[in-house]
Amino acid sequence: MNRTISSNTLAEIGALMGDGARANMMSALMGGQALTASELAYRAGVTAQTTSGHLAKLTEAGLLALARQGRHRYYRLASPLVGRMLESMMAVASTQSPPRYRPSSRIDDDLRQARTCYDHLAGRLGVALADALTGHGYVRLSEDGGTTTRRGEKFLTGWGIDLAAAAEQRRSFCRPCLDWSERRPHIAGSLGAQLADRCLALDWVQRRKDSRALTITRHGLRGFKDLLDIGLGSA
Amino acid sequence: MNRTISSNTLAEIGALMGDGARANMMSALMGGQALTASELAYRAGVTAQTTSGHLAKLTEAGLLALARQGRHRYYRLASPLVGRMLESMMAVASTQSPPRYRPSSRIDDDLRQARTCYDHLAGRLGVALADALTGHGYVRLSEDGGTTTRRGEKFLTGWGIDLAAAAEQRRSFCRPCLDWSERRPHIAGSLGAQLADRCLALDWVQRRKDSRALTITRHGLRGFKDLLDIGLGSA
DNA sequence: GCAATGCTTCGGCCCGCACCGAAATATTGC
DNA sequence: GCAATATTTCGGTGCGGGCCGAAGCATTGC
Repeated sequence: MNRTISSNTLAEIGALMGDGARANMMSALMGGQALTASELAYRAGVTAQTTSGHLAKLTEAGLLALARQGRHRYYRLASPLVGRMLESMMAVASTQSPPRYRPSSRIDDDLRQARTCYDHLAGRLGVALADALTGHGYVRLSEDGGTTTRRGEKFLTGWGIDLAAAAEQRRSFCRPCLDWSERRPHIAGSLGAQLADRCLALDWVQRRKDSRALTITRHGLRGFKDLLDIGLGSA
Repeated sequence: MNRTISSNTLAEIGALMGDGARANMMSALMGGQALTASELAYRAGVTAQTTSGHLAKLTEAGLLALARQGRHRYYRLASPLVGRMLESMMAVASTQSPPRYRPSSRIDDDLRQARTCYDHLAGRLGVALADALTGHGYVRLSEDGGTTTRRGEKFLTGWGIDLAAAAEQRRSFCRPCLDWSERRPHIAGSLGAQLADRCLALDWVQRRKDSRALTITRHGLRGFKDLLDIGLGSA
């Protein structure tokens, strides 16, 4: 078996993601922040020594990058490419075999409401934001890309988004990212990252300690409503 | 372990791709054609009964679609989303840990020269085509999207590409796809598919029986040279 | 220095699953 | 119907790898 080089390494990547503990770690790191080995151990629900082995494999394979800081070791996704791969795997995972049983939990509900996806907003909030921006004619999204309109540039700049900075990065400016929970696109790319940053800076959403889920503040509820007429009931 | 829903299924997808035989099958199906169970067994290098089990799992998970035809069962990727996932996994696989030993084989060389990637052209040919089209100012590629220029539309239409048909499909018109062998982008999306179709129709490239590799005809060598000044030495 | 914390290495257990041989079940062509 | 081809089901084997306990570094703070 293993007749071609390419599929060998494809299988290796698959095997790395194919373990529950490792998948949980990668998923946690899609929050965009660097996490320590102990935090990842807790998230994955395995002991520190097991985690150590997993992280060594993931780092060795080039999926994670390591930054030592004192007695802590901070792990993060090695590149946006890895984040993109995780996005696409989760997109496929969420569309597969709909008839199967899907228990939903509290933690899951919170993730569905609002969360970070690598470096941008996802969940109902992320999708609602994308819908509002396209609905108002500020942004146009196609299946694989997107642009801001003239009016959109004005609007976004007025809201404190630095479009020039976003545009000059080497990464994509604006692209859709399939939301695994909503099964509809939200906004990724440097514009997506800027939108998330702005919402965090305005304290409209807050990061949580142990999860990729985001808390939408009272402040934020009003802000999204006033600015873009986004209603985020309780849901 | 397995504390969140999302990573559970992420792990399931990973585990499916994490087996060498299954990865080889999926990789073979990235050629864009439907293949029978026996053909996939041969490609994966395992017996028919083992293959049967693998295909059942992949189909059950929604990664493959099945079409019965007489006593044959034709399998193909269930959706473009799956193809995109495979692309991104191979892109990550090809950029990981460069220092490691990479034996190169004949079959591998052929794949590197020219092959199909789901439904468009890849390998040195695919990248050279993308380079030529952008170099002549016919196409503009950003990191996550692309467009044709006015001059490009004229050129492509003149070459027999039906741009209107390509544009009206629901899928993306033009986007870069990271080539795992060249580590540089080639052209995907409906434009990419049309380019591949055109090259096949003109008999500039031919499909092979047992591989995703493509043969560039004598005819094609001249055509690529004359039309776009693409040199495809022996390499 | 010493204790505490963070992380890794070692050793051994054990489960899951990929694999194949053999046999059963389609489907086609004659 | 019969033989040939295509595919699946069943049963049993064997190995890879995930897991944890215990012990071993490394770093910080006192």
